[in-house]
Amino acid sequence: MAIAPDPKRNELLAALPDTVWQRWLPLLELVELPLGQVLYESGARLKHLYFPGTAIVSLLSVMENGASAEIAVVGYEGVVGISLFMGGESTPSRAVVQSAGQGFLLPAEIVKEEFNRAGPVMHVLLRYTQALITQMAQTAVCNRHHSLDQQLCRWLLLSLDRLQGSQLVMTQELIANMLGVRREGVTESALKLQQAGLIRYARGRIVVLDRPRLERRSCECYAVVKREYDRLLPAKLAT
Amino acid sequence: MAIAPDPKRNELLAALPDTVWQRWLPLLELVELPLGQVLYESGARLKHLYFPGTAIVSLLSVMENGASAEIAVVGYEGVVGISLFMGGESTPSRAVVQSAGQGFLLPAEIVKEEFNRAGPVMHVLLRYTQALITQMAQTAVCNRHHSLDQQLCRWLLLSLDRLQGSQLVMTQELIANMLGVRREGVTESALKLQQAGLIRYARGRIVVLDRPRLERRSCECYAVVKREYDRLLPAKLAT
DNA sequence: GTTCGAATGTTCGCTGTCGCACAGACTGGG
DNA sequence: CCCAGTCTGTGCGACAGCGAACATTCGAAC
Repeated sequence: MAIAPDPKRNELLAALPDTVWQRWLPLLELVELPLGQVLYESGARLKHLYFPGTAIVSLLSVMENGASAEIAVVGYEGVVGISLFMGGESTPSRAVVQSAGQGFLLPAEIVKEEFNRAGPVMHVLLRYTQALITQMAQTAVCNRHHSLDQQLCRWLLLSLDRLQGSQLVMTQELIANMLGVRREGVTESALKLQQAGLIRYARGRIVVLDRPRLERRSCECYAVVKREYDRLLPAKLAT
Repeated sequence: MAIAPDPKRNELLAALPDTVWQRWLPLLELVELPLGQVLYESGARLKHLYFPGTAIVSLLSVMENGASAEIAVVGYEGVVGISLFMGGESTPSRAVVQSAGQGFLLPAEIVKEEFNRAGPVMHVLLRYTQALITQMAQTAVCNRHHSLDQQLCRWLLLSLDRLQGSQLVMTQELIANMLGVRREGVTESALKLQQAGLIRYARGRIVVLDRPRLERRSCECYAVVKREYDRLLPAKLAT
């Protein structure tokens, strides 16, 4: 690993005003987030905010019978644990590491304290939350109206955007879990994509070969969400 | 109409601290919200916050081909237009009056001004937003995993909670629109419910006869959302 | 009271996904 | 180098929801 684990890798952290940055830097704890790690369980009281760096985290809604579905995905552009500053302290969903990597941890009290100053930090967190809401809303429609083929494309694109390269480490079984569908269904859809030359995969490694065509095969949901993220989350804080 | 249109009918307004209440009362504008009225369009800049009184509002995600799906429903317990204080000013969804009634309108600037004081008003609005997020997340899983039969029950219960009586004025066509399914599908499911004696309906009027059994037929999604609303939105502000 | 439109009921073939069962194929560890 | 376990591919029957076409019923307006 030649890459130093830099908190600035997370865009929200990178957008902090200098004064806050100075205050937070010594409090940020670098953590390795292995695949499958649960950051929080449904209903659990949150103790930290997680700022993903290279890692990707999935927010899942889990049902009584164990079935689940991804409601949103969070990477370096965002933060995990919004219920902390939204006031609920917990939320009926689960956060799982979907792609291993680093992340940064910030204690709950620090976050709340800064948030309640109602300054730029609050505003950027709320704007991010709104973007997240858009993603969740779009997931809902997507689950209703789009085919698995389309959804797989959307999912690959969302993940790709949050990674450095064009390779993701992820078995079809896990993708099925995220999307809330059968593994066989993912196999079938992935096969089509591979045969069309859009991706190549083997035993838990997927390489995207032709992103533009992947975007064309995806439903509009990807684009809608992307546009809203771009609109709401300018790289630099305007303040 | 013997019932006076009282702003306190809206629970968020009712929970306002006295000082804010005094300030806001003269600024609140009572509006009649007829069935089908669009409160805001996808991407439109919001000029007001809407506090439903007797009305019910649906938030819909609309796709390019015109198909849509409800992502959340808002009644007297909440407020329409959260993107206003979340900072985005607009959102890629549509708000439509699902059940006619009254509502109260508050100008955007007033809301933002009060919100930025970071006092109890901000906290209650954020807690409500988190509840709304839960509803949206649950809608996403529900769309993925549950049958139309179950979803119809969930939908009826959500609507019922936001009405006074046990009757709702709503054609099957409209319900289908909200749920993002075919009208025929709703007809079939509604028929089952009627034959089981849970509801009675005719030409756009639905009367719920046996709510407990409706709850038992519904998927867990209804209960999950209800529980979270109850947890996050105490009738009175603790501050 | 008749008429017209809105609301609801019914049918049929089709497609996508499910649930299950099982068959390769590849890989890392012994 | 072989074995075990993981990952991927395939082939069923079942079924929910779709799309389209059409029948029926009710109610309000003229």
